[in-house]
Amino acid sequence: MIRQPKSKHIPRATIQRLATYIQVLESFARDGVEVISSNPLAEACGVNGSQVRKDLAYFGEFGIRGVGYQVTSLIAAIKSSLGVDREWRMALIGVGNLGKALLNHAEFRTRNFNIVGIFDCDPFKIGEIVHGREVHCTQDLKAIVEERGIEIGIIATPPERAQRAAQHLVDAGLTSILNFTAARVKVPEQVQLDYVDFFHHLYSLAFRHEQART
Amino acid sequence: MIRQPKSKHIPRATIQRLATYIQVLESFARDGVEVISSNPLAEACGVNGSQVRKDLAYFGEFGIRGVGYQVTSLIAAIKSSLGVDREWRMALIGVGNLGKALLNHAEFRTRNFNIVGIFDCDPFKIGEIVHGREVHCTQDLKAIVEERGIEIGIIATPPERAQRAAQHLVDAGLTSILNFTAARVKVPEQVQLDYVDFFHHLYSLAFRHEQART
DNA sequence: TGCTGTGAAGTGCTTCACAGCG
DNA sequence: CGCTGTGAAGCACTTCACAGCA
Repeated sequence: MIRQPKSKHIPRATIQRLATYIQVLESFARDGVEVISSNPLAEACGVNGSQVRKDLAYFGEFGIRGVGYQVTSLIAAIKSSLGVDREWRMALIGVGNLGKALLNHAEFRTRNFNIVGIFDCDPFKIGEIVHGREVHCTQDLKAIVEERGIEIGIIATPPERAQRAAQHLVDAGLTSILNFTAARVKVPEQVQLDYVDFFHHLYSLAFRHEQART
Repeated sequence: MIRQPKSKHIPRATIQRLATYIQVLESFARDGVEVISSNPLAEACGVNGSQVRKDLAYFGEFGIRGVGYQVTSLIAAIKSSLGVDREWRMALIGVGNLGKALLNHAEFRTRNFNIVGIFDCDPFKIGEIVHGREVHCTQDLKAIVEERGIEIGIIATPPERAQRAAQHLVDAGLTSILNFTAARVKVPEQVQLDYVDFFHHLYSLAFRHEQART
């Protein structure tokens, strides 16, 4: 079930915060909290109370005036709003250190984002079994994407091969790509592309560290 | 050498883009490009030309009117502006799958962000040698941070131990922390804290994927 | 009464447009 | 003449403040 947004444009920042709200709400739920109002939730997420209410208002009215939000139903409402209340199948390109670490990462499974196809262009790796999954040749990507209902592609190759991997993913018909390499890649406009780039964060931390001295 | 910003406040977004400019400029430099003007650089980074010029203007005047920017000297200027033209030493807490993958990650070294101390609270891991470095007890953090000139802490524990790890890092006097777990942690206000959170990106991709269908 | 949902106000980043210099 | 550097305008997100409902 996908809940339709009430209004047209939703800020990218709102979507990111909704992901945070889920994390924090789940931790409240584990602690036995049943109802929470916007201010303590905002506090725990490091944002403003109105921000929380406005973010939620993009998708509907989930609260009870004078009371707050029911934790478990709010989690469900946000997940449904984002479309993460179902399985998402992903393909991984690049079975090196990084790729293997991602395959090892248990949380993908718990959050219902499953890597169901793994690919490499190194002939020595093809056919190898990594974490119970066979490494396929990148040439077979399109066929396997269609066969297994894959919707998201992950790039975990060395940086210099990232562009080629992106092209393979696009050619296989994927429109959502998460790039774990630092290399910027070009894709058609309609393809959604995100970067997980440690160095953005490290550079930013380094800068703020220096700035704090003065 | 740390270049002082011309003006007081610099947007967080600017810092993130500067990191991208470095990546892209380095790739231009590898391709033998010696001079580049703001528009093609912006194009390659997926932003507006004025944005590039304004971002750079926070730190000084690096270009030549009518010509553009010299690639190598611009790289040096940005690195110096951010304070990443020197070594940064980091401590890693949590030597599980994720922590080991980070230790394996060669790019930390090439970018001069070095993990020089690794810690875990599991007595079975303490003393073990991982990638040539001995795993220390978390209790020894403060002493080793001081001894080795560590300035940045990395959290790579299981999520439920992230808060405790953060507390150890703060107690050891660190003011810059990068959290690779999804768990939100509380730290004093003056501590700089960033999250590397895949699920933000995956949730965002999933949402945009659904949205694109309609 | 207390907290949500929301128009209005505020703030800050982005883009424009062009003066100024090489 | 071309491209940088930059004030001014535009736009988008955030915060305020309060009406409205449980």
